Amino acid sequence: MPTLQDVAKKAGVSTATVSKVLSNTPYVSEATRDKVLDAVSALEYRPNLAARALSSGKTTIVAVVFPYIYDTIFKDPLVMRVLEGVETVLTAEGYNILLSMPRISHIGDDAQADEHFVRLVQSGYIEGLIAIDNVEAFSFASFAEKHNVPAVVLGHHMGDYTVYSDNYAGGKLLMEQVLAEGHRQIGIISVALETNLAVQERMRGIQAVYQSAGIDEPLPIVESDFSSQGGAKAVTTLLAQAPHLTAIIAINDRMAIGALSGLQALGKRVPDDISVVGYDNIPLAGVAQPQLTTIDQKPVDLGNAAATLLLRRLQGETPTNVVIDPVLIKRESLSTRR
Amino acid sequence: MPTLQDVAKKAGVSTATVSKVLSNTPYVSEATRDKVLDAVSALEYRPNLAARALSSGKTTIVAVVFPYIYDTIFKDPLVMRVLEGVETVLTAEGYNILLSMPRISHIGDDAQADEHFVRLVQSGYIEGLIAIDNVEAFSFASFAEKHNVPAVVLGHHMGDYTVYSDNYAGGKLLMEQVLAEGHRQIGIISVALETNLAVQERMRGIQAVYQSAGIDEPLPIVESDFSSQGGAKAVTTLLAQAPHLTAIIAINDRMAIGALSGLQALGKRVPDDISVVGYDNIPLAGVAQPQLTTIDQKPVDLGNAAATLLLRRLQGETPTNVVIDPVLIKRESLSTRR
DNA sequence: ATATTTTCGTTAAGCGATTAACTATTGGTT
DNA sequence: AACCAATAGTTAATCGCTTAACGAAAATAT
Repeated sequence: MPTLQDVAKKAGVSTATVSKVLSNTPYVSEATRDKVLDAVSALEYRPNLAARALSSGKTTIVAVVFPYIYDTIFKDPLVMRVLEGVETVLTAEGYNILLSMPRISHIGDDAQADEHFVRLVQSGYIEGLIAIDNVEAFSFASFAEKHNVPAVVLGHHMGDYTVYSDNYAGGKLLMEQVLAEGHRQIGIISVALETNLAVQERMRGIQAVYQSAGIDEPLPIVESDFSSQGGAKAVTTLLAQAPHLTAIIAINDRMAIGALSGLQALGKRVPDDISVVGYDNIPLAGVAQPQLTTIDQKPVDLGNAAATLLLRRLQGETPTNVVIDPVLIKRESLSTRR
Repeated sequence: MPTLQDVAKKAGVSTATVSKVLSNTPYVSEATRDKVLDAVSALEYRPNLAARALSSGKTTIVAVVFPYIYDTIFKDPLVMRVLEGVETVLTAEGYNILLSMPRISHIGDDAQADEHFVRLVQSGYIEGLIAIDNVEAFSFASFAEKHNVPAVVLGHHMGDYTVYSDNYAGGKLLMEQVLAEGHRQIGIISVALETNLAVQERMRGIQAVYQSAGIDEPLPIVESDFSSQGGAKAVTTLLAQAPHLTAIIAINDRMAIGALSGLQALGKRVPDDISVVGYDNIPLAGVAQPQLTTIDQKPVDLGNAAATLLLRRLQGETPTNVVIDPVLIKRESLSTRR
């Protein structure tokens, strides 16, 4: 492969001049610029990035980090959409994405990354880092910052440079819509709150709107696990507790879809007998029977925003956090209560 | 950040010695080895990968390439599982994954990658390349090879170093099982064959088994598009053509799931009135109503194999192609015909 | 006409590793 | 005692690029 040297020789100038032409430094005459560019394309020269990185400190590599959790990340379509958003922005600016999935060990209270990740951060290879979607993300980001690698956290509110979805607003949106459709007997399928900040926020939003609606009865809530099986189980418990519900809000789509089959098993028709709404707008939500009314977190926008935020940091700015507003996706599973 | 120099100074040896210790070169005494290692951990030294890359040519970066196709890749759970398999093997060996999604322009007959990809390949940054799952993958791989970057193609049969699923065997498996359950009136929902080598193979397998079963009627086949809507439409056409079918083989799960709702709309119960099988074992297949009998391509194994193949090439071996056998996943949607 | 900028290009010193070539020491053979 | 091989460590060149420092020439100002 040709080097800068080769180009310089061919163009009859010094390597410094070639370098200046390629980096658009001023004070190069049209004539020599052309000579150089001709040589570049004649030789099909491309810069050696390792050399450039060593010499300039700019690697054009950004690490995108999600903690390795066997079952979650790779099956989570949301993560992929986020990645899509990140990728678009970064490659448009000439950056490359290095995928990092640190294995986690919990030491004391804080998450600790594996040696591979530590090496990566301290290797000088990565110019910046985007940590996605998990509580651990925060500690990865702050570890990176500690070693002078600018980082952005995507997914929750901790730390300085973050991008996240407004889950509180999403919760409100959901309950507002259910109320607007005339429902007054509403039940919630949720998960244990400690686990998940996002879910806590959603619940706060839901509760806030319910409270201000002036309904006497307390809101029935059943907690189960994240899966669709969890949703199916929960719906049985919930209806045993409050048989006259006309609408169920599930805290995520997987549980909502579980609820759908749970209700079918109980002989209830959705949405004729009872309405169901979810949260996340996973692909499955659009093809479920009936199609699920839900909240879309705008994952691609989240990814875009995170990448943009990082790029601005890399250019020396100090941008502020970004909050992305979720939107309601109206489909069949929520019907009007006469 | 500390450099080799710093470590050498602290340990009271030359940089060459430090380098030897870190690369496990023989002829270093226990005593100095210990001194060096002590200095390394005292300073928390990690090698600068850019410098190492420049000097040794080894970057520990492998590019994983899938063509950028807005709608396909990021929504394809299979791709993610494959990536999972690739990631596990690669990071276990200390390699990093660089995600590349070249934009494609078709010039003449062959796919051409964008400048970003070309630069990447010629940048010296990547030691090897795994191209995934699309017809274009082949040309990316051969482009890389042309520039001395060892490449592996994952997903079809073209070229020298490839890993792929035996779709012919998968097709056979499916038809064999349907026949074994006693079905004789069988219909196929497929897609236009030109598009997709994998689908062609599946169809060949299906046909081969059907032919040798000695059934007189020709196999009714309807072609539609890949989506679940496509499946729903196809099932109507198919039943209009051949009303007495007892089983339908859809060429992928999305279409199978479309077929499921199409059949429901036609008032047919699955699997009591008619059986349905799919192909791919997407996550949705496990939660569909009824749960779908299908073929699993073992995407994680595919990823593992591709990564392993590449690593062996990087070690100078010349491994042969790998074929992964698909497996049948028996679930509810296929029932026995008495 | 002289002094001062501005423009254009070169020289050469790094960046932080790896590694071939070399020297020095030790130990084993005969 | 002389010779050779194996062991232990050093020196210095090299990878391909960037960039500070410098100098010459051209343009502008005084």
